[in-house]
Amino acid sequence: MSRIASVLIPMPLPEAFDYEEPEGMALGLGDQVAVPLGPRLIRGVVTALRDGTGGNRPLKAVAERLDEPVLPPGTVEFVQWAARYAVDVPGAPLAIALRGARAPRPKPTRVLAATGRAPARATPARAKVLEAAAAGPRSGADLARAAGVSPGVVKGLVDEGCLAEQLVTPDIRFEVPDLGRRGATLSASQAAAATALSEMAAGGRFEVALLDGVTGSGKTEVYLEAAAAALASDPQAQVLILLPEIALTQAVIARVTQRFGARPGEWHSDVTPPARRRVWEAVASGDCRIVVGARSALFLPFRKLSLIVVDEEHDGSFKQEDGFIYQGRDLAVARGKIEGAAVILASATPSLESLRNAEVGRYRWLRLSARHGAARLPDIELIDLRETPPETGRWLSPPLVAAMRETFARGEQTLLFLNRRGYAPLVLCKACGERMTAPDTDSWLVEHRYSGRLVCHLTGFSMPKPAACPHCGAKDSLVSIGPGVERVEEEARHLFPEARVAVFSSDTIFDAREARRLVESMAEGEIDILVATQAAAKGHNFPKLTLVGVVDADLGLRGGDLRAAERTYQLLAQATGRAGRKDRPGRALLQTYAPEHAVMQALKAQDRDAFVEAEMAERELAGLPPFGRLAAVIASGPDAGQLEAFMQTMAQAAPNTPGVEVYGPADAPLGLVRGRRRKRFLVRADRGSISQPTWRPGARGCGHPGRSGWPSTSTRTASCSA
DNA sequence: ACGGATACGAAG
DNA sequence: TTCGTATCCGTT
Repeated sequence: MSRIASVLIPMPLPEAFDYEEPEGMALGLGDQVAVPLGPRLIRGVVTALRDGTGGNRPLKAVAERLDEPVLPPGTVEFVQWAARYAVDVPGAPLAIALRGARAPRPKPTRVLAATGRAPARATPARAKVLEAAAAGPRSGADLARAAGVSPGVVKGLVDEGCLAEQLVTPDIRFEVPDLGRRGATLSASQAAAATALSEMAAGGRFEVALLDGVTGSGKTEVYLEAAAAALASDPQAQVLILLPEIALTQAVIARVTQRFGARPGEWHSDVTPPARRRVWEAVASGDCRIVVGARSALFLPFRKLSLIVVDEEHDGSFKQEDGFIYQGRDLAVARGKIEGAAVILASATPSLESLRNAEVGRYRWLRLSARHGAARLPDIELIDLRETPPETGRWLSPPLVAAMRETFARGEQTLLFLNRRGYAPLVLCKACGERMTAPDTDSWLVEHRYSGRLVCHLTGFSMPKPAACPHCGAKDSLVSIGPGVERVEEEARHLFPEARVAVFSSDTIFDAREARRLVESMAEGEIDILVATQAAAKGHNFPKLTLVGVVDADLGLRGGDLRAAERTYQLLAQATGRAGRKDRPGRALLQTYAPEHAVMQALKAQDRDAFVEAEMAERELAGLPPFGRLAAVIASGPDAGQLEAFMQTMAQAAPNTPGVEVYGPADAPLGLVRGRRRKRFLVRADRGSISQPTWRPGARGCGHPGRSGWPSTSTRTASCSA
């Protein structure tokens, strides 16, 4: 009896395609295969096997079973589950899961080794090279650098046969975690949490815990103990630690390396393709037992995943908003369930979703209240900008400047936090009032003084700052409105000419190495005043930092986003939490025009629970997440009229049942991007009132009929929440 | 009438 | 995703 193999292909196809299994190929589930699709051969994964033939419709045959790692059943199931969850084709998550499988393997490197032959003419430079080569083989450039000579000397020795080329395969094995090592010394509350989590992690079944501890309470040490317990429970067990941003992975990799004496696998978009291939294969074989990575690490082919840690679980960066859309934190829980693994969600300011799950007992709730060691939480004060405003054209108010002065005089550090890149968020013409915007886009151009350009942060468009207004032609009429980090830096330098001032933002820090250098020099006390966007507000430890000034605490509250207050609270609690670790008391000053706002009052009183309670009550009343569901549907198209008609039809297609409401359509927050109009509507639904939609073959996006006179409009769910 | 650009549907 | 085909558009 011949068999039919369902093969999932990493492409936007509606379902797995059926192929005939050739005689004797003996396929198994999860096998990687090459199959013919149209005129070419492509890679796919076997997701089902059944007896039978194509019958009336003859099937093409599987071309080859690839000599590649098999996708474990949990990974295949997860890919299929994720597609349903995201209302997308299964090929989309499969493409993510296979990203490491298709990368090139690490190439053997060419190195030079001494052959033992003496050079005909021995010169001091040659002697130095041979001496350096005696220490072991290395690349020619390396050898020249070590010996302090030009590459020509090395080449001469190769030509004479004193050095010979060898090919060395890089060591692809991962170091084995040393479970005999002792962890950090834990406080009583840390130890209690660590014990509970360790039991859970070693239990071999699905369970979720919320590790809820103030900044500086030592959550990392606690979850590393759980990781140790998971690894010890089974010699095959694997642990995944997820972080919201690449910048944070380095610190955690260092901690893991220290704790287990073995470098973990590293997974994020900046990892080079060969390194990716190495991690992917080692995760599949079980050789790599600890992975530290960004959200896409969830799609790795774990053999025996026992514990998933989602660190900073509240962080918005766990949401993937383009391509395959998903919330990494939610998928982590789903993967844990599929794998029978424990899941730890860790945060100082958990999302309301996770807090709700903890409240109702779906998640185990472990709280760490005290800061570790002698450190205490900073004093937080509000500066009412209506009473003590900065001078016109300045952004630092007199009380903040006074605090900076005291801090600087004591030889301690200040962090000025402003979540705004560049010099000024808006440039306008004082002659005609024209605001500089990107062509065909509704967003202001941000002035960057370092590069001397006006930049659209949305589309990437940039242009040199014009000398005259492009609208009315007036000369020298363009003025910079509002502050960005560069402008605050300028002000800080002006106020404290003798201080060492630095800026940390994605425009000044281009790669992980540079970020690390800046973080180190801050930690070493080589910087007095650091002006930073949120890139620096997360996760770092600066022992001499005792003052945090929030330049514009109200920034995130503007605009009517559901989570504006929650996000502002989280961000500012993180930022102010940077002040005063170790034994130095810290202070945080928040500049605000709305000191009476619930978020500001909660921050000042350091009363997260009161804030959460108030916010929860509001959400419950309105039936918003985590009590109800909310989805935004955004569509864009070149023609406003057609788009409006299309969105009306879409919005009316929502089920007309109690507990479901549609708001809109209306112009999306950015009504025009790259010449395309954007419209949006919101759907709110009570939990359980509608079931999860599924992707239907033949539909595009959210049920857009393929061909019935619709405009060429792209549709996609932009954001969804529980 | 023709070629190039572009949009769309099929792929098992 | 990639490919082949139909269609549109401006030029010859």
